[in-house]
Amino acid sequence: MPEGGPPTIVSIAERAGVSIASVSRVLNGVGARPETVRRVERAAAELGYVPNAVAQSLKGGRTKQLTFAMQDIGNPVYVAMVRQIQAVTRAAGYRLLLHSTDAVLEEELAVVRSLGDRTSDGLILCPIRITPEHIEVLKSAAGPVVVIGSLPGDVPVDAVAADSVTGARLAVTHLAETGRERIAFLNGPLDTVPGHNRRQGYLKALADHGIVPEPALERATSFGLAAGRAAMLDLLDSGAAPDAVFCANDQLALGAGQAAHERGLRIPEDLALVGMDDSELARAGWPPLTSVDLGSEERGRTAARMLLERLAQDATAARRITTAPRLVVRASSASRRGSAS
Amino acid sequence: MPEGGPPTIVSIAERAGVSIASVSRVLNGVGARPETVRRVERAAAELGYVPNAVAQSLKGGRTKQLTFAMQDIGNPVYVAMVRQIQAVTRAAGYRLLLHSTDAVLEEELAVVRSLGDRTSDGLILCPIRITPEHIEVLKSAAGPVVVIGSLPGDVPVDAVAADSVTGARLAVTHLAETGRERIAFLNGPLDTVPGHNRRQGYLKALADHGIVPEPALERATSFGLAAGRAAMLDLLDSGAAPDAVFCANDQLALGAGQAAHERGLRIPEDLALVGMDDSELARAGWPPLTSVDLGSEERGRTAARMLLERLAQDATAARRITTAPRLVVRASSASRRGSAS
DNA sequence: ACAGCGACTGAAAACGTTTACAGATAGTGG
DNA sequence: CCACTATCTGTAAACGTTTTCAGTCGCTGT
Repeated sequence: MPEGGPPTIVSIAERAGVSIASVSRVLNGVGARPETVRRVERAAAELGYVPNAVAQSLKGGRTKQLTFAMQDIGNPVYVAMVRQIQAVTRAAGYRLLLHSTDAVLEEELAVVRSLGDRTSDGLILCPIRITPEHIEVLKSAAGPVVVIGSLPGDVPVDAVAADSVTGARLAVTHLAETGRERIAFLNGPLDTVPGHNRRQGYLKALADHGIVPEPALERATSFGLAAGRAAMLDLLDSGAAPDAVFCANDQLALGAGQAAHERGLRIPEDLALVGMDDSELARAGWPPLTSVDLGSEERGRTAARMLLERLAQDATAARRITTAPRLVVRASSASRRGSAS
Repeated sequence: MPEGGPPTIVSIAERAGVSIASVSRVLNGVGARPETVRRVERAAAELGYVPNAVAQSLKGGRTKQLTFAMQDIGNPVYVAMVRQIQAVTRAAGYRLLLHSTDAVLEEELAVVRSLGDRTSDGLILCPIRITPEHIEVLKSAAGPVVVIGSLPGDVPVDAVAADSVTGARLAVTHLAETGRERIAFLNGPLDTVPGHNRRQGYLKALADHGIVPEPALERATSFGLAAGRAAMLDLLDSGAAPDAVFCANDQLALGAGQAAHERGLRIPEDLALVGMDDSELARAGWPPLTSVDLGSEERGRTAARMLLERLAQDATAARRITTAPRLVVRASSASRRGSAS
């Protein structure tokens, strides 16, 4: 038994009767005499050698690891992104490190700073708010970062954003044009970027169609199923009598749908329901949920590609990419005509 | 500008006028003269020093990273597990590496073998099938592994399994006892461990209630929403006329629910629907889905804890833990009495 | 004043690789 | 048979830490 820890390049060298340099060369496919190659390969196989990636990282200055940080993997949007990112980075030989920040500011900053410990070669960050501290820390990041979200133009960091203003506008326009007149809006926190932008889109679409916004038809809560249900029950019981609800994400929409059902409303006959993100949840329930695809998958894929490009050559200026939203109409917002009384 | 790469312990030593050994000691809180401490800390702060984790890993022989490998993060069950694992491992100071295997055998084996490259200190593996190769490679794993799933008793590896036989039995018993007589079964692939076990539970429960299994009421397809919908449409159109469907996971159940709606069946009046896993999907739709909680979260948490214990002290024998299933009754399987004609 | 002691410090080795450099070997042409 | 070259090989340094070991220093007690 050749004990004393796992086999290293040294064990192989001894067994094959060559120097460690030759072992390394053979293992990396650099020129060597056929006889040497044979001996080294034989010894490596016999010992079950696996190169120590940590030592390689230290020598090479790159870990072949990337980090993806988002607030909570429980959100289907992030799941969609992870899948795409994983697919792209894996194909390029990178491992993926996952980091949930729970939307805690300090955690997000810590993730960026932790690039300094050289644990990963680059970072994809999904901040939900952008504070001056974020910008500060992003400017002095120790490695390449791609932000999924909106970033001021002067921050020298790549970013790929969704156009949720337009997305929200598409959704509300769709409702207005299919005859809905009292369009409620269930939103997430107003001080988040998505919360703010989606509201802008909602208001713009109302204005486009000459509808006067009614504060009683708006609710801002947190992004989640239970929150959606609670807010919707509150809305319905307040007597605001909406004939449609636009929700700032699919989870809110499903919660709202439950509330509507609990109050005996039919979807879409009595109430049209539209969500946002077009996550798998939209396709999972009944009736299937009309939703706005903000391109989560595409953003994930693009962010991963941009990061890989940065790693390949650092020279270029910061890039800004925006993905176009797309309305996906399903049964939950079908027109009333023909089925309502 | 002190260029030449990021600051290291050497830069600090130079600037502080001490040896690198002293720098290391101060940074790790080992005894030093107050004056030395002051100088070193000052220099470190001025240079914005961050310790190189790769070098620390090489020296220390541990990376403070763990790997979680499952087939596809798109499945809510794995999302639930990741969340728990992440929470536990993070608290212990470990980073989490995510690896999707796409249920490819060779990928799963490669993940176990890759423990040899010392990239992570341990592995949590969710295999969907257990082949002799799996056992082979697990026996000679280069580091601690915890398997989420069922493992033969003689494999010296910790495992935490769900009791899906009992789980399925609970579900079908519930249907039988609420007056359903023609209970269909939508299953995943029969050659997977879950697929096999859930069917055993289904058959047992039928036997318990003196119901003769009818092949026409069973469908084996893949674990997914679209597959569930297709199989259910097929089942309904075949004239098998079930009054209940038990599905081997929630995604299949939601797909089945869509098919039922498309054929004009009411849930639960005309058709009771029960899923499995009690993922967030079960709570998301309408009517909310009765499901069997197989303890995904608990298994994730437990697996993570077991792995950490292994890392702390390697001595103990392989442990086997099984989590108890729990039936969560919701509206999709409400008794017909009082609502059916 | 000196042995003894404790607290602190620095030189150097180690972790497992890759790689620059120089030395060795074999092969070629004259 | 020798000079030259091309190919291969081994030594040693480097990556950035931690840690052992042997000092060095100043202090205490006698």
